[in-house]
Amino acid sequence: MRYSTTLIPTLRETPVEAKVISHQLMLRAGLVRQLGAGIYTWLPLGLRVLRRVEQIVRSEMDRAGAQELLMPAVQPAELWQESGRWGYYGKELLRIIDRHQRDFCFGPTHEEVITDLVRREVRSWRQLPANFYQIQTKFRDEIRPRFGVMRGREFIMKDAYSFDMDEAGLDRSYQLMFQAYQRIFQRCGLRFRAVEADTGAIGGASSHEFHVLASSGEDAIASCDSCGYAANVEKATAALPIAIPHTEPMQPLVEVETPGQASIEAVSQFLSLPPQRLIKSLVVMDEADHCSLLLLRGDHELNEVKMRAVLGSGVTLPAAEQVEQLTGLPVGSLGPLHTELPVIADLALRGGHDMVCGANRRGYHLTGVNWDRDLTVSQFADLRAVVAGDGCPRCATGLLQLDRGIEVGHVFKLGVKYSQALNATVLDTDGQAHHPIMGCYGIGVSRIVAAAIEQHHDANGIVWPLALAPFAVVIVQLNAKEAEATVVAEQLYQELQRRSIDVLWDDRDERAGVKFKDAELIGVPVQLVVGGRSLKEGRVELRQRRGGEAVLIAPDQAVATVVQMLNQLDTGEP
RNA sequence: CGGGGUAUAGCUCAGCCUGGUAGAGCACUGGGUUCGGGACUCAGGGGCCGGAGGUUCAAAUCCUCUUAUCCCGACCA
Repeated sequence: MRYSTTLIPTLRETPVEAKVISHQLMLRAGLVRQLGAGIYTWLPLGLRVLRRVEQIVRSEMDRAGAQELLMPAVQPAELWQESGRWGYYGKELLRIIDRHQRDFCFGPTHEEVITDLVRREVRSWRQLPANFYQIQTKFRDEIRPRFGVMRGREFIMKDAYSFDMDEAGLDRSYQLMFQAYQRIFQRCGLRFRAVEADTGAIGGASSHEFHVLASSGEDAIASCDSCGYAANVEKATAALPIAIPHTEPMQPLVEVETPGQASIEAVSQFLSLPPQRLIKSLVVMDEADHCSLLLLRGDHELNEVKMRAVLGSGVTLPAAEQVEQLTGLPVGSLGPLHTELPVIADLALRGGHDMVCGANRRGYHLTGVNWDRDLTVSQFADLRAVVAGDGCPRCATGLLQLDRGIEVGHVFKLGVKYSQALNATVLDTDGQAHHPIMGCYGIGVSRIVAAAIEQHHDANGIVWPLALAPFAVVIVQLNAKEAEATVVAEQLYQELQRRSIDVLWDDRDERAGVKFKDAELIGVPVQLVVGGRSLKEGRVELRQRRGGEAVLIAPDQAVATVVQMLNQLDTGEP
């Protein structure tokens, strides 16, 4: 492709709205432009990258035996009413009304549509297992789109749905997808980790997320430094510390004055006690405004996903002022003694003794709080967020570390939720009707583009892995008006194209500096510099975007050397 | 949805407080010089200051409403 006839609107300056590096570079390199909040146009260069990701995904899905199809983006409300999600899904579902006043939605996901298809078309166990996938535009009306295409409202996703006769079949389908995903992210040149994930509102069976490791990631993931355990922090648990029996006699329960000391930190300093000795008391509330009191060790934070797993999905943390209205006490003075609220304590508190908590009296705390003698609770539960250094829940030796990740894939055992709701049945060998057991498997195709940039960039711009690069080679012709350079550049251009190598020929009438800067910005892995002093010596320059020395070679050797270099890049050899 | 910003040329922004009819840099067009790391110079084009209403002799500037967008938080099969 010739640069002069391609729209690659690179920007010298960084648009203010872009906060993360991938968003900045996608705008600067002319990959995308924003049309509205969370809605983007893919420009020629960006689209080429997107297509690369799609092709990798497609080839691995096909290899795993999945069948590609394409479902409608717009879906009738009836299907969603049938599954119960029309009411459940909330405002994230973009609803549309047609000219006949009929309700539709723009599909955020396609469980209903695929299940409807299967219920109509699949009759016999002989047709299973089956796995259908599509690569398609989705729309989720996110509360807050951000970070460019990383969290857009309209985005491109590969979604796949497997159907099996029994659990064992689902396990096989799930494993196949799990392996396909590993191959996909490897081929994309991404550093990633598969982690156990919260199953959310759907509940039940197992689920894994695939995260690209990046400091800007929106998710935190915990992993063991010793065994293979890795989980989203929403789900991650920690080993309980080994309880050290305390031999000293219990302190007496004393009410002490703590004027104006409202936070854990303040009370800890005021009483000269480590935060671990304090009990953090949190009021939570369900939809019916019923309150409970949650207890955590002072140095621990509440994991709201775990909280909802214990108390129900509608439970929230009211604001401090609201708590004060409800209880008549400032949040800093709440405590589990002499309260009428049900009290649930985090597991990590169980080993504590001589603890400190709010006295349920403004400006006072209780010290010397001990289990059984002073305090009983209705339930112990895992409520806290793990922190780096916690013991691994799986192995005896490992410690958990925390990393940031960008979720690019999710595999999920659905079970019969949708086949049951939509009454899809398949006959088994005995002629009995069964609801097929489903799995669903998503990959954020457009998000992968952003995630790849988060991992592969430097001060000068994007450094594409070859597998995702919009072009494998860019010919940087230094002077567009230099006849000899044009002849050589054109020969190289045609020869590379003949070998099916994607090449961008920068034939623009621009200064050398501009062309170098743009070549770096757009991140094409291999640069061929044609013109100037090296051409006078009968040479062209070959260099790699990721760094290293430029090599001077004769033009008639150049293509062969490029091919060699690309092969090395392909295998990841230095 | 709650809180906080922003909206002026294609982009990044100044001007607003203290009203007097719009600017810079980059980009764009033409000329000249330059030509291997985002050139220099001369001359130009381009904005009904997001929209509506109000105050005023006069509004980019003050007031009200509205729309869009960004950030923080809650949300996320």
